[in-house]
Amino acid sequence: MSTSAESVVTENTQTALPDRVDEAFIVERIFSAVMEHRLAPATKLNEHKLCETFGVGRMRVRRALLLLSSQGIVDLETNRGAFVASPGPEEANEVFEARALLEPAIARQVVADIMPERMELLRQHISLESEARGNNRVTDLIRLSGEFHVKLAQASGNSILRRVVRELVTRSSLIVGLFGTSSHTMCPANEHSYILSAIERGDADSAEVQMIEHLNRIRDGLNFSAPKPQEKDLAEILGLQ
Amino acid sequence: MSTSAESVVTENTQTALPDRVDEAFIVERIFSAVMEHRLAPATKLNEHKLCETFGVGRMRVRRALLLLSSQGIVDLETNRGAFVASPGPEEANEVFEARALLEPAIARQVVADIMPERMELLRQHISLESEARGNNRVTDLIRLSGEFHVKLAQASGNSILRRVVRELVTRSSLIVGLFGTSSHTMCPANEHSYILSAIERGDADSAEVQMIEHLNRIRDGLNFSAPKPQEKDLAEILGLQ
DNA sequence: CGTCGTAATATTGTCAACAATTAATGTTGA
DNA sequence: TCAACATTAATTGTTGACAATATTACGACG
Repeated sequence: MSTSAESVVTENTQTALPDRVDEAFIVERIFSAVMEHRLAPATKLNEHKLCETFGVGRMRVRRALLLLSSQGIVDLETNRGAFVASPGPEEANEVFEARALLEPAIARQVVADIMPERMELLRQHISLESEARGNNRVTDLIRLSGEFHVKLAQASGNSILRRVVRELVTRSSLIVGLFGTSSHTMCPANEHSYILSAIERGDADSAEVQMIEHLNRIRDGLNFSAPKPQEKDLAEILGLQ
Repeated sequence: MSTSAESVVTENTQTALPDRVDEAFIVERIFSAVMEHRLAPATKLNEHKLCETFGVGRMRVRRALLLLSSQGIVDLETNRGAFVASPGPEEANEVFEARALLEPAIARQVVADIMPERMELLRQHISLESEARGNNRVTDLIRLSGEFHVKLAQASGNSILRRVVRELVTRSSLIVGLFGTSSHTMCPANEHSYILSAIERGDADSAEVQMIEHLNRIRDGLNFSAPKPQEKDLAEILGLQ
């Protein structure tokens, strides 16, 4: 995991910065960097560096950090700066409980209001996951893994639910980065497909159960007594890989 | 409905401003004012007035408005200022759909993990509602009516869920203020009590059904083709009551 | 009287400068 | 060598000033 604030953009921008970099753009980029494990828990997000990286003034950066803080992705510490959130076991439990309540209900809702073009999008998404898995593109797989859940929430047609799930999934990404055992960095293979299959055949009960089990499986892969040493990962990044 | 930014504090502060007014305090006050219908949809929230009202600088006010905007309570319009959100029918539908998905599931969750002291708090809350209803204290009743839902989410023991419900309930308050027919300004009498009774006797199915029906009843009382004329309510507040 | 154009005023957006706080580095004595 | 303290540097918090934009007021004209 990279600890560099520049990695927020430099690795993600194969495209140039837009003409107008507003808070939403910055928030989006940091969200993605967290989701993809390019920004590790507890990473210092230095204002000056972010200003340089995004080519904006402090005001914009500070507003973006405030928004990220309200979404649980960043911790703002008075007079000390902003850090990528580093959830403890308690918060991790809350996130997964909230997901366990919400996502099965969403799956059921998607069945109740099924739309073929949304199913098609989800199917394509699962193909992308398989491809990334087959090619061992780990960063892509991590991102796609989380995105499936966001896209499923999107398939409910409710932007509020999508937003909540997005936030929860991103925070889960942090949690998994901290507490995940090595074989549980992303969602297990095939499980998204089982969930989607249940939805496609209109089986709300099964969709719900599959989702619950899926989320439980992720949660079971967490080990709260042994947070991953983030420094070790840094050594890997710095050249021993 | 008052359109004065001062009403945010002057009517709500029987207590003095705290020594330190941070963004959270300002957000909280505006949240409450919206919830209690003291701030009407589309009310202009003038920065200068808010600075005077809260005794803080622009930075603080602007940060608070940004947070409120991200929560759907305030609309920020570039170069024109901040306004209390004025949801349209589409957004109203999203809010109620999200609530219909979330709150029954929460009720079921509260049954599964029941705690007597939480039930007691909810019972007391319902007593407060009855009292306010009996004394025709409308503003109190509006607030308490919404708060029941927030407290039920709180009884789930999950702060994330509580936060989401708080936001949805507050936005519902705006929606009801805009589209509610005159007899549907707050939750119908007794329905909270039925929900709680179901929870107390451990009947998750009934709790869920009662909550669904309750939310549907609120929703059915909305008339999207005839938004309330806010000026009429303002005239009432400004002296004709 | 209503409409239009212009000027004045109000308000929001932004930034540089400075204050305040924290972190990093250097020095000294045991 | 290490701990304690002093000094310097870095960083965040805040504000007033100014620019930019929108709104309001006012006068002229048909």
